[in-house]
Amino acid sequence: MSEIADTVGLRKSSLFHHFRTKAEMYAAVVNRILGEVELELTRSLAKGGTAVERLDRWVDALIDLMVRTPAHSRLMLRSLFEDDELSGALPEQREADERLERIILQARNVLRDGMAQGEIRAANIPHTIQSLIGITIYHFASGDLGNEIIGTSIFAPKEVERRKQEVKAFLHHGLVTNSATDEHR
Amino acid sequence: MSEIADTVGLRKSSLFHHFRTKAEMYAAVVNRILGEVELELTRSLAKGGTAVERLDRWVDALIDLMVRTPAHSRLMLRSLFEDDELSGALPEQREADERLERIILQARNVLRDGMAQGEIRAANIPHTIQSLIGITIYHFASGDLGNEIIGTSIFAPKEVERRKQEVKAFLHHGLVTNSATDEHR
DNA sequence: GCAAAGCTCGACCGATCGGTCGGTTGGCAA
DNA sequence: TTGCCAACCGACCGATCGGTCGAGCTTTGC
Repeated sequence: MSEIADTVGLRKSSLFHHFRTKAEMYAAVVNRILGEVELELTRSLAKGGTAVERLDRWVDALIDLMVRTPAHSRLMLRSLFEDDELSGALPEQREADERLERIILQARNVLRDGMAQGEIRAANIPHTIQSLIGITIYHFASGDLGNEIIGTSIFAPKEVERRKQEVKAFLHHGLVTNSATDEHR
Repeated sequence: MSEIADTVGLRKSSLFHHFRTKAEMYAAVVNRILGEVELELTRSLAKGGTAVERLDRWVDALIDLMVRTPAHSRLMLRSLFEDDELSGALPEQREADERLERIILQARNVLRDGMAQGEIRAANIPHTIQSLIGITIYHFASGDLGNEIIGTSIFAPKEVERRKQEVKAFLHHGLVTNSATDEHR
């Protein structure tokens, strides 16, 4: 809290004038970020097109969001997999949970539509959503390890563009070349 | 440290007889876990077969590891994306880093071999590794959110089996049905 | 049988943490 | 001009944190 106060040009005790507890402040930050995410992802889907086109735009939009403020991706991942240490029924936290639920529901719908139209393979939708999260958010939250694996900064514009292409190529083609060879056994 | 001491039937001060600092203990735990991971993943690759077969076994082995002790997946993800808060040049930490490097090198080699043989599409190898980590480790570290998305416990044996199949199907086929339709523009 | 080494513990420490409180300031409405 | 209130601050607090220390107990080696 002292560090935060310093960086915003206040003293610690002043922060407690705006947020009653640290947890409330944290929830407000997460909620605000999720608000941006919901807005942008909704926009990306609203432009219409086939399910695959919408999914591609969804991925691009999510990656753009992660890149816009690198710290956000870390915070997102943390808030996703850290079971709310305080599980508190804070209103901001409840609101954030609802936002997250709506975001996931939208992704679910895109996949469902695509499968109904035959554009998307009949995969298990919840698992696919988990995979999408893992592929997009984890990558930009992977910090030092990610930079080491990739070789340059994962946030370098050129590398971000490459990530977008690789993710979409992964979604479109998988990894294995000849899809016919694996259904043996 | 008190909680750890309680769960192992000691007092806090006794822990400091075995580990000089908390950071050293943490590094030792991570190192031990990475040791198991390295061992199992190396075994999964040593059995031979085509690159795709080895990759499939690698995924199965990694998922088995995440499931064996649920807490490990959380710890793994944390240790991966948290930039070593103490960056300390602790010997255990250095050793863990080297283990991680060898694990990643092995995955890199499988992908390289598969591409050389034409079994695997010519994708960007580092990005593909990041995707593999995201798909496997994130899922089992996703805690409450994961359970909510999936609908049941992500660690339920049936659900774990489904995850293995979904991940491998993803690797083999991607998501989009007709790979020919997307190379327009 | 005895000393050394290994292990455990309670008591204690300084630092830091989240948070409180009383009081000052500045702007604005009446 | 006055009164009010949001914003801000310094001083302070109890709790907890990681860690130390010396005194006992137990095991090992010879």
